[in-house]
Amino acid sequence: MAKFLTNREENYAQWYNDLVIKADLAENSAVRGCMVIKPYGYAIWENIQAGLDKMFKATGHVNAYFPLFIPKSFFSREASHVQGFAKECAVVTHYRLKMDENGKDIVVDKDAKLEEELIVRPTSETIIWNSYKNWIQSYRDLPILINQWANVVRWEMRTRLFLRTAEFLWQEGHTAHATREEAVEETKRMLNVYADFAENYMALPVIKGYKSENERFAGALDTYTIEALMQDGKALQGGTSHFLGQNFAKAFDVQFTDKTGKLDYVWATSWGVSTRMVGALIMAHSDNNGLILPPRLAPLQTVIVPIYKTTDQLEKISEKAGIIKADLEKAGISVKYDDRENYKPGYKFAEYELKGVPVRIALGPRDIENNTVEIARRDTLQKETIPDGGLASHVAGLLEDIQSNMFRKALKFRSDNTFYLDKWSEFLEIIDNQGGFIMAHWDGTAETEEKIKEETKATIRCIPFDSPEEDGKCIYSGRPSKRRVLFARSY
RNA sequence: CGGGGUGUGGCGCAGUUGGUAGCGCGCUACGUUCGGGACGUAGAGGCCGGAAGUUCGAGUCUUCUCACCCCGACCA
Repeated sequence: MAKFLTNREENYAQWYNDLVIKADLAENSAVRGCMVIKPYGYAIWENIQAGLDKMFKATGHVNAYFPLFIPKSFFSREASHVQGFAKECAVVTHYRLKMDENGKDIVVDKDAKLEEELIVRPTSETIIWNSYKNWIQSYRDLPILINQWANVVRWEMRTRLFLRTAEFLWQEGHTAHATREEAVEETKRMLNVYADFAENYMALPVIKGYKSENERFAGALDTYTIEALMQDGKALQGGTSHFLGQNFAKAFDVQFTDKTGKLDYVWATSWGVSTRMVGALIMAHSDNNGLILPPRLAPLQTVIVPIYKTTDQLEKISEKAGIIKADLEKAGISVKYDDRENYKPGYKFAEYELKGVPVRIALGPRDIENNTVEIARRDTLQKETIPDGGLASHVAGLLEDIQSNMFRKALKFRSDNTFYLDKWSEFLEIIDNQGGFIMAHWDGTAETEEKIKEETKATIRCIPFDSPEEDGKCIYSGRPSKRRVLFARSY
């Protein structure tokens, strides 16, 4: 089985790379650090988009689109923001090409230098707040609740398909509010949306919390995050929501008149998730046979594979498969009948396992005779032969069961790999030998955080919202601490 | 940007002391197969990453160059 995949236990990173390529999700492109998202991978992203978009709309947001290019001067308005992104910005300096003197090569036309360089957006706060300035005069113009689906560019040194690429797709919400409280509430609301989405669609349990100052978004007063645990014991940040205070309003001079006639700066939030979610989905659930996709995000939920010797048999099977397909589709389940003649059933079984299709139905002469089907679930690889009556509701139930089973399994993995530690020696031992989440006391200082990072490569993933107050001593410095924070090595 | 590695049919690789390229998979056609990655037969497909050099002769040796991958520093 799975002779085409690197074994997950032997080389997790290679297993991941193999899986992305072999399952036909994406590939590296001719442009360094940029990936081609192939149709099957893109279909997963489209499902992520559809699910999130619905949730954004349900919480009062609307979509809009802002430019890819940002004038350099905009970018530099907010000091900490520039600092955070300066090292990874692509810059457009010219707007024309020409033939060189030999007439052989295309070269940049030096005469076509831009007056002001344009930054390819690594995120859009600045260009958006420059627009908001013109949209907001009164408290009656607030709140503004806008989301945009876009690509952004961050010039990364080292890239990995979906997890870190120079260009990636994401959504970024940018909201403007009259009060601090309202903006904070929005920041939390959207983090909760992300957490709901991760748990209910991706079957991925997440820890919600605050980022430490070191890990905070450049320009934010507070960053909230959802953190998930991957099967190799490393953490992955699934989505972030930022309370931006009045930083961008001040940088772009966005003031409004409140109910009492007083001028004040607008309060802001921003929040985003990216195609990195696809990477999380893969790493959280899949196995040595290939992808395991949660039914709610799987591009294809069910596949029917015919098994036959004669064309006579095939005819009967196809007829029945057609009926089953129609039934399932009526129940809102996506189905493909794979009647390709050039592949044997065994090949198809392996292929759909590699691609993570949640449910497989096999239909052979025996089934026709007995009015049964063989039904197999991807998450547990269990097979059973059942009567073909009421198949649609059976499959619907099975898909739901797979969805919740995947979540339960991921949750169990996380609790099995979450450690409440109080001794530094144990911290070192766990982080080096098995990874996972470590809940430990921290003295709250950036110095200690930095030291721990240097010595272990583990960082504070977040200060969980729900971690209870308890008196303790910092696991590194021994100084007093009021609550545990979440440490892990991360992607 | 440091350290390591790899560039040879679509993919994965082999290629000896230099003698003019081969294997597996895939692909095409036909036939037999079909309840866990089938088999046979016959085909198609490569100026060996690029440039310069050494040589009668370079996939192989020398120099330069480009690209990609892996490991580090930076990041979602």
